[in-house]
Amino acid sequence: MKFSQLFTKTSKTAVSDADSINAKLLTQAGFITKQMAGVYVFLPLGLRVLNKIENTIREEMNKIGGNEVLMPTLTLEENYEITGRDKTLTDVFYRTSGAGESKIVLNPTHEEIVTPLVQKFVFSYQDLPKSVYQFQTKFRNEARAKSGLLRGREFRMKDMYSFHADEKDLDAYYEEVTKAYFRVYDRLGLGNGRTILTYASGGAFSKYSHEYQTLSSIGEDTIYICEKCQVAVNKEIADEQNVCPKCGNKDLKEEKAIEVGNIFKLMDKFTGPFKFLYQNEKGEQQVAQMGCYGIGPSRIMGTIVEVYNDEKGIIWPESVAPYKVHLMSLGKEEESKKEAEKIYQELSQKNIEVLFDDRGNSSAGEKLADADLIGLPYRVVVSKKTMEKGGVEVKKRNEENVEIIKAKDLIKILS
RNA sequence: CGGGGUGUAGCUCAAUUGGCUAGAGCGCUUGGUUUGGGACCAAGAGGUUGCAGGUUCAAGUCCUGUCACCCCGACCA
Repeated sequence: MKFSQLFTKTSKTAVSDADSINAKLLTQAGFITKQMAGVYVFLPLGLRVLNKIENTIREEMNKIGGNEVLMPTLTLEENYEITGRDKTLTDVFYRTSGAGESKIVLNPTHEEIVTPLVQKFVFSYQDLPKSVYQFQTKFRNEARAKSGLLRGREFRMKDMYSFHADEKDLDAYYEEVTKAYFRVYDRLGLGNGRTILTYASGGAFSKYSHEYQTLSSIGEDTIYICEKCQVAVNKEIADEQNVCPKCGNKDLKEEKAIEVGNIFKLMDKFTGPFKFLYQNEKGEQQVAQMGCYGIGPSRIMGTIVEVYNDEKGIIWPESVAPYKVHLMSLGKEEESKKEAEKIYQELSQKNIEVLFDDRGNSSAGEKLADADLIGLPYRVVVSKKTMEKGGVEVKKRNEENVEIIKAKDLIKILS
């Protein structure tokens, strides 16, 4: 991608209503722009990041047998009357209406849609287990949207739902998902102890649910970490005597964290009301058991920026960076411009993702500052200076040192 | 949803006790000079001061209402 083709711009000043590092930097660098409180446009750079996050999650869900679907945004409120959640979710609903008297809601979650959906195809124990997921835009009328992408009113969510013959089978799959989620966070740069499996409220049907909490001072949640087990307990369920649910350790460390995932054993909470029955080996009707597993890709994007930034801008992990390489030429010399253009063509042909700052009228300082702000993993500079030294300059965004290498060795280094 | 704060150019902000044609920086346009850390000179374009009503000779400034945004709290399936 050439910089000159991007319709967005970076900004020297941050917008005044940015309330967090992620809102400030993502807006200033041209990844997102706010449309209203808690509602953002994903601009070209931001959409690439979001897509990379979603594709990473998609790959891991597919590995554990997930069926990807796309459920609707609009649903008749009567679906929620079946489970009684038309009452409990009433504050978060955005309501609208269709032709005639129909009452329609924009789905804040999809248990009431996926349960009757899977029920249409599953009749026997031989059809179980099954796992279904989607990426969807969720709508929740939050009383107070805040912290940029961390708490929006319209946001992206991967929600997966699994259906099982019995609790034992659900437990086994739940374990598999637990591991898959850790693989997701590792790949997105939120692993290595940055994200902690946290015991949280399980509702009426199981003792605990599990949250994935990424340590960050901006986080809304308070968790108590057992450093021996590398698990935590959420303050919302911790009594005065915080103990590790795994080993009984009472010496727990208090931290703030962002909830980046939540998995639940729902048991028959939804399959019951929808009468999702299957026939077992003996020909008896049984209620299917259900689990649900959520990750918010847009919130993850905000979280990554909260974790990876410095005073100059964002520092994207390679796996989610919109492009791998930020290429530019400095100075007015035609040779460096031509060389940069040539490198751009070569890298593009090798499918190395490169953002080429080809702006002719921008100063060196402006280009370098923009590269730091946007935060791609590699910066490649071509100038008279580098060409005299026989090559191009390569610098990693997360390192200070620069090195001059021969242009022909670039592909090797960047592949 | 309760309490508080703020709305002035695309962005960041000025504008004395109400007083003249609402200004500056950034960005944008044109011309020229520049080019390794957000260059410089010159000339320009850009405003229903959130919106509606009121007080006044006179309102960006005061009053009422309303909308939006931000903060604290509550809420967070």
